[in-house]
Amino acid sequence: MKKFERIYQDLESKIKSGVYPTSTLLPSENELTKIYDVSRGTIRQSLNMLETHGYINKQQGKGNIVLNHAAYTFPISGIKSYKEIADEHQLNVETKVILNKKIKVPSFILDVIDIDPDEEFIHLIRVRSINDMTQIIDHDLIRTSVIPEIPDEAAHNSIYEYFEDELGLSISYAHKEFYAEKATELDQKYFDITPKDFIITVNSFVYLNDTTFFQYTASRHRLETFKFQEIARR
Amino acid sequence: MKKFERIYQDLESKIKSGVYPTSTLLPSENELTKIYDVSRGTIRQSLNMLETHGYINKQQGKGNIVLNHAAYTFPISGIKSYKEIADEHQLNVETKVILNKKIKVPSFILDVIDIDPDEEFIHLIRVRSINDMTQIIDHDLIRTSVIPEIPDEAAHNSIYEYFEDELGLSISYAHKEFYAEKATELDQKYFDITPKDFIITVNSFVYLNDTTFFQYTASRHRLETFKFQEIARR
DNA sequence: ATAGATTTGTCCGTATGTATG
DNA sequence: GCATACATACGGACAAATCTA
Repeated sequence: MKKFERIYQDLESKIKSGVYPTSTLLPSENELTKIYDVSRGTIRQSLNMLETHGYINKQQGKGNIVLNHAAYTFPISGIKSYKEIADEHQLNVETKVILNKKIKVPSFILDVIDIDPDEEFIHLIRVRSINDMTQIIDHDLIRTSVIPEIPDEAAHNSIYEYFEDELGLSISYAHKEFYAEKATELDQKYFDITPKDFIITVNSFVYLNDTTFFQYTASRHRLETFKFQEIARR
Repeated sequence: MKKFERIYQDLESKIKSGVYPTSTLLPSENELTKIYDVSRGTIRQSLNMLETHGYINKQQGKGNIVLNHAAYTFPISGIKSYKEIADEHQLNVETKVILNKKIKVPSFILDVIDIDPDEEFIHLIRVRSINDMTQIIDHDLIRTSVIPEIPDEAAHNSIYEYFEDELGLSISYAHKEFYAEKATELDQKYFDITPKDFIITVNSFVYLNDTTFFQYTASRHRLETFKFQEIARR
């Protein structure tokens, strides 16, 4: 592992465990270079990571103040799969695969992405529930030229694990948007709501490291349980 | 202005104007050091900014690929005021101040932030509309120990401009969350909706540079027009 | 398949600028 | 005014990934 990553993790664990308590200053960058025996640039790289993850606030001339926000946040921001989030929070979740078949490219994807209009996609629909209550309906549209097939087992667990560990793909970034929308028939059926009700849909275009588009996801959430948190910087 | 900021802006404008077209590579870091006559570290700082703003994708061994996503995004992410966003998109908006008075600290703030329970807050309610249709109802709760008063004129324009330009405060970060919620009577009145309808509320705890909490904001949006976009990285 | 060139990533050391107390 | 702390910038070295001949 890289030095700045090791130092980041060490500082993170020390903040979490209270070695560096909230609203106190971290040791100065100069002191940290001595503690970890690295250059100041490396320390600063670790500190920048701590800042973007919401652990500290940097102030020129003063120091790096430990914040307590990171503990509270439930990071849906960034690309994380449902399974990763569920694992982190030890939720007991169930996934039911209700569709896994090949289709033509939907036109709304052709509008945005420049690909062969005859290319096939996999359409995957999965229903996620906690304590027998449906919380999320995931629609995935996946390029067969990148991922030829989704084994049922992978669909039941994590397709990201399948992409990354089995196929060796490296996911880079996603263009994500979300908004409220009227419930479709499928929403009504699984969320047990009426056609007049709304749901929140989180739609992502997901790209690989080499910038090839390979997946579109629409995660449909009940209004009552949807929540998004982040730390915004000016 | 700092060198890396100038270079960032120059590269940004060249990407936007098509000098560096989408899906081509930027000049290598080495070439850029010659073009701008700065060190490689400075160039890399500019490139990192371009990446976080979604203009490029970096790939070790290959180069920096120009993306076309940044053009589309409507960045509500980050701390931006309604007026800043409206100005950027040249929307014709109206703001009506319907409340501006002092109150005791609401208990839900005391639950989260450690402040004097007798401190007064300013409660500001503003209704934002576009083409005579109410789009947002903003509730602001502001610490009087930091900001003693909000002049009506500032409330009509931008309170952030007032904070930063008039009072010289520097806003640093916000802890933000949003979710759907049943409409209150005020929502019903201004959005012209029923008690059974939902709205989306974006709630922020906003902090100054020195980490003092100074403002809580709840922005209530119509379901139909709310939208949030971001670029997420793995 | 391999070697070499190119490009980005990491790390070091140093110097100077700027904000804070 | 002075010491301290973070911010910016420079230049150099080597590692890791990518591409090409």
